[in-house]
Amino acid sequence: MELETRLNESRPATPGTLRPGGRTAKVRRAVLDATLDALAESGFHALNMDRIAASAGVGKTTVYRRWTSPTGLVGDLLHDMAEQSLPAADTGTLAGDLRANAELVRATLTDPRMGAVFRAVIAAAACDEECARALAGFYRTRLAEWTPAVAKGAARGEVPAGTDPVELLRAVSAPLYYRFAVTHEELAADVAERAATAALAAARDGVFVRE
Amino acid sequence: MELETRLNESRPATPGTLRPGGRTAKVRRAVLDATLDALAESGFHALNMDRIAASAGVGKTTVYRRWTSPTGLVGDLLHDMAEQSLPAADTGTLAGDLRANAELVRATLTDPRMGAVFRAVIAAAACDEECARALAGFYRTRLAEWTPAVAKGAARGEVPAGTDPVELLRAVSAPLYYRFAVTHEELAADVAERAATAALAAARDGVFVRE
DNA sequence: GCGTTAATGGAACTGGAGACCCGTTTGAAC
DNA sequence: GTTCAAACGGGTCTCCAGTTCCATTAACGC
Repeated sequence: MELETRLNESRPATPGTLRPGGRTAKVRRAVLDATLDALAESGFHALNMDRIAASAGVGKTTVYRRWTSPTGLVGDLLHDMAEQSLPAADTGTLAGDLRANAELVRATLTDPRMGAVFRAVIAAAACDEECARALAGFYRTRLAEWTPAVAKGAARGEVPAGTDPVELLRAVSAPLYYRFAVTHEELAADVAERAATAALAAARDGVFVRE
Repeated sequence: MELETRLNESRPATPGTLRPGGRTAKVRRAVLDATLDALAESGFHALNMDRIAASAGVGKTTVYRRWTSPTGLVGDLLHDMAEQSLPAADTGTLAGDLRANAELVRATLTDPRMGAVFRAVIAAAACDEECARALAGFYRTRLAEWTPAVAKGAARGEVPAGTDPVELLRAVSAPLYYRFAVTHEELAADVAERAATAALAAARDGVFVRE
């Protein structure tokens, strides 16, 4: 849905945009599912258009026509993933919410299947500009779901008024993603714990207050 | 040097290990330089063994034989980069040193050439295990150069005794790399500033004290 | 210097990724 | 339910990444 409008804007006649009914939608679903499976199993470098077409039960011509490249597939997958939002926690305290957020991120990246997908997606984003934009969009929507928690915490006086919610949430995620994508370290539970605590400590000091 | 020993351990007769004199070394230098150029110009996904061989003025058979794959090239490049260490700053205060460190990271990632290389390297590490290990090793040596700054700061009482230096340094780098690799945001100077300040605030609170 | 052989490099071969053509299916409008 | 074009899909072709083979070059030990 989101994708169709977006593509309509850029190119007048991209396949899959004018007749999104029945078959076309089913094809997209099958292809994106197959892409997710392939990424989870063997990573981005092994992503192969022919194999995707085969395992999705779709003609390979169709895959090439609608997605052109592996990064195109990943980009569309990200648009799809951004639509399926999961709600933020509400533990009553900002400290608790941030800990829940950090633990959610950790659980996602630690999960064998999801971890592989995110690794692949990060690789794809590093290779392709369009893909990078899609990934950025994905995180924008994800973080947006958690901003109310910070706002409530600020209202309760747990962090200074004027604290930038997104900045604080980024500070929570950053250490986890840094280890995951850059240094490839183990993500133990205490890492998430510390990420949340450190971010909150900095926030209390007013580091994330918008000037 | 480091590489030769490493390879000698695993395989008894890997090309380039038994006669590392003159030509072999020159070939490696030329190939790694060409790889760096290629990554800076067009990124990891466009890394092409044939083109590397051509622009290095080396037979493509040699490149395939000694490095096998694009990730092999990047892996060796990382070993090479880890050897060229640059010394840490010493501003007199931990706050100053951390700010210098954050700014150094920011400058590196922002530089058009180096930024592209790091992006490529992160992508390669996400695709290949051996490459990931090489990247982890690179950062281990880099962070090790800055640990004395933290130790000195702790001795001066700027952070609690027992503060884990590496943990603190990771906290400084994390927000920068997170934006760089995951959300692909602009890295303005104030981001580095805030990364250093936030990490120090958390450290002062004792978040990074080893239990 | 001289011989040995590790390492390089040119050339020819192969397989599979990706492009193209064109007939078939099917969603949308009436 | 009929029509029309959008989207799909099978088959084929092309090109290039990656391999193999063998001749040539030049390190290393004497």
